[in-house]
Amino acid sequence: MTDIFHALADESRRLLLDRLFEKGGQSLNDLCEGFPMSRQGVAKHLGILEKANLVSVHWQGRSKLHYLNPVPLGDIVHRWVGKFEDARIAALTDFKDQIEDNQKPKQEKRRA
Amino acid sequence: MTDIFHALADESRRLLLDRLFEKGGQSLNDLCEGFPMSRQGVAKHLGILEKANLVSVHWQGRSKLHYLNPVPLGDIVHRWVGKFEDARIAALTDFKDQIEDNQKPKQEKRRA
DNA sequence: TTGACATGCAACTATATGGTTGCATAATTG
DNA sequence: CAATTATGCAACCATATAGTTGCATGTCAA
Repeated sequence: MTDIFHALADESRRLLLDRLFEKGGQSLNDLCEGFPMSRQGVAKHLGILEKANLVSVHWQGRSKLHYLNPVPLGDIVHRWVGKFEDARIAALTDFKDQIEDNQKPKQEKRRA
Repeated sequence: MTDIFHALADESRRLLLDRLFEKGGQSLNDLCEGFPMSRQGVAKHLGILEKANLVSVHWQGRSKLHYLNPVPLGDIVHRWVGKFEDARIAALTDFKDQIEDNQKPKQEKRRA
């Protein structure tokens, strides 16, 4: 459940997800095509995506076909985005409070 | 833009976001309260969250108040979730194709 | 001004991670 | 069966990262 964020943290893995989004059912070799990395590197990333349940596989003879599984993304939406949609409103309230408290940014020179 | 994923990849940072979600305008020391980490550790994480634009700050005297900024989360939603909402449908189509192609999982013994 | 408080900067360490290479194993083809 | 193809496993390396400690700097209160 928590590996989803970890799995999405790597650009190569996001690219792999892009590829599987474009076309499902690709084998490891398919996904290696034009990918600037060794086959083993791609395999590792796919393994991480599998563990995160973002990719499901389907064996066909000696070929392992990969499919995008969008369900965990939905979990992120519901756990985080919904929360942060609420937070957006809360943040507006915060800023409103600040303004009402006369919290003009007058002492920010420290950052300069 | 790409640091958002990286920022969200760490559990400590997600907890900090949770805290700021619960209550905005907390200082570094506030956030250190009961956090199993040194003050510098928390400060580092907050810096990463700031760079990812997930946390905005507001100086008040010698205190740096932290606020959750939910906007970048919206970017994720629109870039990824929308895409994967579509993919959910595409995946269903894929599986449907498999079934229609008689792709019953008959050669999966390899994993055993 | 002096001291206490809140944060920032920098160096350092241990471990995690992305990537590699080499070899092993299983399935298709001839 | 032999050769080829597709993937898996394991060791290895370089770097990134999370965390630490120590000290410096800026701000408030007396």
